[in-house]
Amino acid sequence: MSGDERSILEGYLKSRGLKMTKARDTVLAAFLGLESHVSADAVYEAARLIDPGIGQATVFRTIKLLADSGLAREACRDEGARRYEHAYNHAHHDHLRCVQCGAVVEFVDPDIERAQEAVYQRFGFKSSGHRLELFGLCPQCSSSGGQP
Amino acid sequence: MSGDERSILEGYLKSRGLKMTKARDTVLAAFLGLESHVSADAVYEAARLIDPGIGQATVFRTIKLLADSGLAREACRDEGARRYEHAYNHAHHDHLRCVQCGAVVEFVDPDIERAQEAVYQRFGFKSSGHRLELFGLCPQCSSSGGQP
DNA sequence: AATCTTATCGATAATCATTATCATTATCAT
DNA sequence: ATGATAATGATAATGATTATCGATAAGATT
Repeated sequence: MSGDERSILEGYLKSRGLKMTKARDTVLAAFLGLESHVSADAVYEAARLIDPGIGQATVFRTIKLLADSGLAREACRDEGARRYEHAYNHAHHDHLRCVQCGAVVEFVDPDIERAQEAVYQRFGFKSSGHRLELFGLCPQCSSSGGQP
Repeated sequence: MSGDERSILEGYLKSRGLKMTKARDTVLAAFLGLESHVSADAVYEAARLIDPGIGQATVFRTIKLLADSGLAREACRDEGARRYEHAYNHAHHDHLRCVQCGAVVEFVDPDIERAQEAVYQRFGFKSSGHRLELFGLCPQCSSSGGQP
């Protein structure tokens, strides 16, 4: 897991005539050090711990590069800020979110995936990805009456 | 279909001690006169045709009321502005969007719905809704090579 | 119908996440 | 090392939405 991500980013940059820089290395490290579903702002905070002088715009720009290179993916865009999650060595999955406490469960359901493929075929579309979010009450919140 | 929506809105407002106003009537009429997946700005434009003096803030506020009263629902929140669709007499459905031309197909798939219920059970969640968007290339765009 | 309370109005400023601008600096192929 | 060019960080700008506020209108009460 060591420098794989770095190599991927370097390869992506090189293939487009872009440059690997200290700032991009910082943002990558910050992002890799965080867990799933981080906002650009959270990455910015983490990056400033590594390099206090880094600019916010650079973080936004670099996150976009991470997404383009396949290292990050947009997880959701619900409340205000976008959130990103690791995409390398982190297989596709969908999200189940508790509307009360915000807990997020990641899951993959073969039946859903299969049924989605059938929908693509039904309408003659070529699949290029999907976003599924299930909302509900988690066991804890529903046992505590829903209104804590 | 006549004044049902108006009655619903009135009932909702009354139940909360809120008032039915000319402006809210205007926004409701504007929204009902538009087809699916409208932005707040589109509703604002339509409302100004009915009452040129209406304020943008009022449109935003009223759309929120429409959503709370069950007349509108947030369809997606992808590119910048939120989009709303009719929720009254307009059953639940999911969206299949062409990433090339933006065409949107609304569909309902019983298999997907059923499989989602199974996921809720698997994790002990109580269902309260979901959002599913499938992305892909529509038949026209994929036959024209994908890059028009 | 007159009145009184209170929600709502429209205009405008404020907010928040994200992008664009731009002069300076760093990267990297040569 | 050096030169072409991409990247940086600070800051302004954008776009959607929300908050503020004095003036107004809704609707219950008299």
